Amino acid sequence: MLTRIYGTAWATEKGLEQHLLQIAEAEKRDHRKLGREMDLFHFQEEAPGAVFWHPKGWTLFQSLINYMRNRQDEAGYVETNTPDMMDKSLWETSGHWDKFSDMMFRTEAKDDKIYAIKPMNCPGAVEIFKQGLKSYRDLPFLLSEFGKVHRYEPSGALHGLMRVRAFTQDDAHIFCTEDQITQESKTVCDLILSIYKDFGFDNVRIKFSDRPEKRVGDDAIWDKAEAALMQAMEATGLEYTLNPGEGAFYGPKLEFVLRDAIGRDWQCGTLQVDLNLPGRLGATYIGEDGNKKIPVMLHRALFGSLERFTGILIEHYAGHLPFWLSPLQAVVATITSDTDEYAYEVQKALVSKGIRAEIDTRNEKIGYKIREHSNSKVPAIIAVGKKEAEDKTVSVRRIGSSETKTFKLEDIVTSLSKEAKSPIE
RNA sequence: GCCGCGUUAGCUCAUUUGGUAGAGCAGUUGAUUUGUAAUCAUCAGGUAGUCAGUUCGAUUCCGACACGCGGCACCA
Repeated sequence: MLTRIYGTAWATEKGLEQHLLQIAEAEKRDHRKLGREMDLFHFQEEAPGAVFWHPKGWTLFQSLINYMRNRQDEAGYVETNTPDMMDKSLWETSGHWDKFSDMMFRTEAKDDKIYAIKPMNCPGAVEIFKQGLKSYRDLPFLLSEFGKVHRYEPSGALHGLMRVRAFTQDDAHIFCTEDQITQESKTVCDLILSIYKDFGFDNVRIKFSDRPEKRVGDDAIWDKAEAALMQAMEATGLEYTLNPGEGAFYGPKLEFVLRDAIGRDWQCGTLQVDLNLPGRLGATYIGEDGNKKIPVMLHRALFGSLERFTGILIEHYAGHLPFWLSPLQAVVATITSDTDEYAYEVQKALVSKGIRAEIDTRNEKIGYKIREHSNSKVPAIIAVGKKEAEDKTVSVRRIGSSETKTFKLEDIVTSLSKEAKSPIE
């Protein structure tokens, strides 16, 4: 009988200790554990790889979407929404069916058609572009969509929020001319990095992936697409690594990679240059010379998968989300029931300024409440007792600190509502 | 999907060779009105993932399946 034994070896006892400590630290940051503890989401057997978002998790998710929507508005995108199911024939035309049909969910209705549940948003975007006659003056044409896509990922690949079968992309498709590829790509790179900075990610790895073995389009088109993307990459002056043969089947791509708590890398943002699908799906515009031309399509996602980005964020902050992202920003905790009335007044004042605040008037000691709300990662615990009620003040304890500071009620409302704004407001 | 491992209360875990399960926390109820990380007591909580097999008897042994964990492969 053959027996396999696994193990790790360390040069010193200290090295081993450090390793074990690191594992323990990573476990504390694990988004699957924190997701349960913070009551953000759950999974269950009936829907493997699909998220049940709880109220607090969905609040966080929506904060991310709102932020992204603002950034995209600012950058000139117009938002769209396309059907979740479309006839199989569309996916055959796009080439997805040929390469990914066994990883696509499909369904049927009473008619004889087979509908595919979308694994990507791009064909839908092309169909919107195709409506009405487009001129070169309309380019670049920036269509965004928060699209929920489904992919039958291999069972062994599923991993918490990081790898799921149903996820939401902050997707967009930029229709442009070949001459515009470099500028548009550079703009996207700058946008991604600026956004990541707002979430505390300063070290983003970028990978350049070129033509894979299984692909559509002839080599001349690939030469052109790769050269254009490479040129854009050079124009940004950013560092990147080559990832040969790892591009999409329709074009080369950039991957913006973030690292989780235990050092695993995950592709988040992406930018893909596509000289194939617009032609296959029949998109055209009228050029300066009055002739029909086929536009270039840049696929891009900034967070990538909202689910994955949320998972990375939770691990990055070890659950201590920045105030503006916290689903529950403040809890007003009473010391005795004598001050319940004032506590409600405090909570009301906070909520009226858009702060997500709850109240805890339970018959428990203040130490108990502090412990509980600290464990659930509430960024601001606001204690009110007799003293505070008399002076119209509050005693605030911030997460990660054991210090208590006293503020006038109106001052804390002002400063917290300032803190509650997203970085671009 | 592949290799290995796992699945016992809401959560974290215990149940020495097969004799149908126990704790802490959470929850209930009651008392306590409390000043910054756990007040005390009380009660309740389970077809041991599912199905099948061996056995007088299965949480325990065998098998299949589901889901999960670690890695691989995959990742539009």
